[in-house]
Amino acid sequence: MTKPRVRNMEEFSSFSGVSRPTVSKYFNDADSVRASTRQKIEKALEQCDYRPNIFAINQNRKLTKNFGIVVPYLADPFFAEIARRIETLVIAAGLRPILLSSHGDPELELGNLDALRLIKPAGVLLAPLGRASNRMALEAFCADVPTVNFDANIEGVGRAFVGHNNDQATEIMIEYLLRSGEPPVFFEMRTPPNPNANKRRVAYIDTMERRGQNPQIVQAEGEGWKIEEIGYREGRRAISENLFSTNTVFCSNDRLAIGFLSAAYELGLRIGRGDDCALRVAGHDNHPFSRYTCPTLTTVSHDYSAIAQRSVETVLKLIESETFPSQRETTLFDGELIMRASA
Amino acid sequence: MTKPRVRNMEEFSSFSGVSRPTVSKYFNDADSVRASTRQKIEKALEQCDYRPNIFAINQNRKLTKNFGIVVPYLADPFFAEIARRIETLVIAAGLRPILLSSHGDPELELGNLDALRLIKPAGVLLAPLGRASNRMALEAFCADVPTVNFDANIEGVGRAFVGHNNDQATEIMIEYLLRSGEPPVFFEMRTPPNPNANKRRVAYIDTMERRGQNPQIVQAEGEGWKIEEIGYREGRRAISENLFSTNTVFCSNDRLAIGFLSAAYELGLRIGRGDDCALRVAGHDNHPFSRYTCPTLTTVSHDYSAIAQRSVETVLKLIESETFPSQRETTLFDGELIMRASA
DNA sequence: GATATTAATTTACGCGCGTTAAGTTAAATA
DNA sequence: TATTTAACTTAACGCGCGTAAATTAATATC
Repeated sequence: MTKPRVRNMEEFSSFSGVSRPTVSKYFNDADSVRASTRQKIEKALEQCDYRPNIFAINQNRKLTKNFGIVVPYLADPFFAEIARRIETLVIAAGLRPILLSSHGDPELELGNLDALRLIKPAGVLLAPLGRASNRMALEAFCADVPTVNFDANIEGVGRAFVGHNNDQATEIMIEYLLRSGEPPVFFEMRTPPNPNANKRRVAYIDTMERRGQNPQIVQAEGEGWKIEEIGYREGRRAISENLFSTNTVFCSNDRLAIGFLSAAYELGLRIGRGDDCALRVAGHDNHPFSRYTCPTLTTVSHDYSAIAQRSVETVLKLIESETFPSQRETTLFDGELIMRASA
Repeated sequence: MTKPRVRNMEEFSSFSGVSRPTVSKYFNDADSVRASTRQKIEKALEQCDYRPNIFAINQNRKLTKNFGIVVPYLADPFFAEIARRIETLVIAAGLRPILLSSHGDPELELGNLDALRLIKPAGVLLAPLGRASNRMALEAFCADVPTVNFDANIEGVGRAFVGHNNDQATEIMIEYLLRSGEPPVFFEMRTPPNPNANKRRVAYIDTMERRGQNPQIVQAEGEGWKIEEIGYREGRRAISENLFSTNTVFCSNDRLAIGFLSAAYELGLRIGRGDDCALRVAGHDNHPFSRYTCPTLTTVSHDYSAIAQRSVETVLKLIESETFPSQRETTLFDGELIMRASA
């Protein structure tokens, strides 16, 4: 009971008793053929497990079913998590996701886009590196391929942007911190790789001033994506040098906060809301690990699923319409305060 | 100064003044043509940025330059990290890595292999889910595609296995714990998704008995890949119910330990070597986050780079030789004790 | 049951490149 | 310079499928 070898659509055609063009039609859209012939094909399919050659298909279609997902750093669980959700949605839409990480390297980012260009993707979701990105090259790519920019907004890149509302998210955290204790000092990287950080700094300053507070910023030195390490090292330094003028630290992102918590622990500082605590620490992102820090990290969550969903929807619309949108639309999703033990 | 459009190799041939077969030869191996013609081609290449159609290439070559990397769960930084290293090596070898995550789902694992089959990869590096994997299907895949199994060893899957020496690694940790304090109790999942866990349990029992110690195991309930959560919930329960007969806990892996540390912290237990500490906790894997836990986690490291390197080397050899190796070779790399603050 | 629709078939070409065979030119060797 | 050898050119076929035009067969409508 060995299944017969069917090498190509020609052979499958004669095997199934359905002409090749009809078979081809079936594989492009199973509903485009009469129910009776569809049954014939599917019965034959069970008996010989033929599958069309994907290279031949892609060569002849103007549009492939490939779908590119580019993230700046996949070893960051934040991106791994959002990529996972996007992948699932893309598969559900009948497309083939190709997940690429730039590993923090702008050259690799361009290499990834180059590789994508070769496989003529129907669409691309691009979370750029940010500051380090070659903006011109990204724009050139987006002009050729229907691309939606997500996570890190680079003006002019992609035909739409979907991301996190840093302003609102920063504000709700500051409001919470203000009404529950001393005003927060902002802890961030001096040269953050990701543009969200800049938005957050501005939002911090704005919100504090609107509340009649004096914004205070402590900046960490260090480049690149080893953010926990920077948070640890520079957090340790900042604590030792007594740079925080209040007992409340609002970290620009959770990875920085994770490093900071580690430093504080090592220095014997108790973190949390209690009277016996030396510091309150808050983060931003609701990083997958933020619920397992010690203490658990109070933070602002991204609306992961909404961002993933809307990103995918937006590209899909773009693909269907085949038109270049007259203006680049920006969609931001509000963050949600995640109350835990650290602040 | 707009570059002329060159749509295919035919056009590039006449543009460059080199015949199409020679151009084809060049793109397969730039060194296979005479230096003078190579220069002619590369000069033309600078003036028109032509690139061969990858679909047409792959359709006609028996072997593509595609290279599959399948991991069980990419949102786990451990796999993200090792995948990152493998990707880099694969690119350096002139192949195109396709990174796929099974997201903990055995059906998706099969789907990934199915997708890989379609793109006729030159080779595949497969880290299977383990217990949940459809072993028969994996074996069938490996019979068709040169595959090397890594991380989680499934007998019969792949033509070689490259992984971590769980026996040795478990032993050095136990030795350290024995000579520095009370004997370790082993904390693990009752039904771990990954076969390494079983190896570690056996190694724990063996080593303890050889040392004249009484092995003691505390098992956590719970299924799947939300390992920190299981470590937290079940760790909390185990501590509350006083299940640990000594003050030393050896967790089966770092993710479990991360959850456990979080539970211990919440219960007010001080962790570490000091006299004022209630518990010592050790992990296994040197998870990227293990150096930022509170306290930092004493663990056993995988030799990430050696495993990545040898895995890639082994597949490449397999690809070159084109022969089915007579027997499945297993290569294990020793772990290294990473002394930190938790034990 | 005759007519109008709709779907399937036959035939044929094209996609862009791998590859081979025969003939030609250039470089290397003597 | 003649000869060998290596590299190139020309010509042509094949890969597996998309797709279009013309024809034929199967359903739907009245």
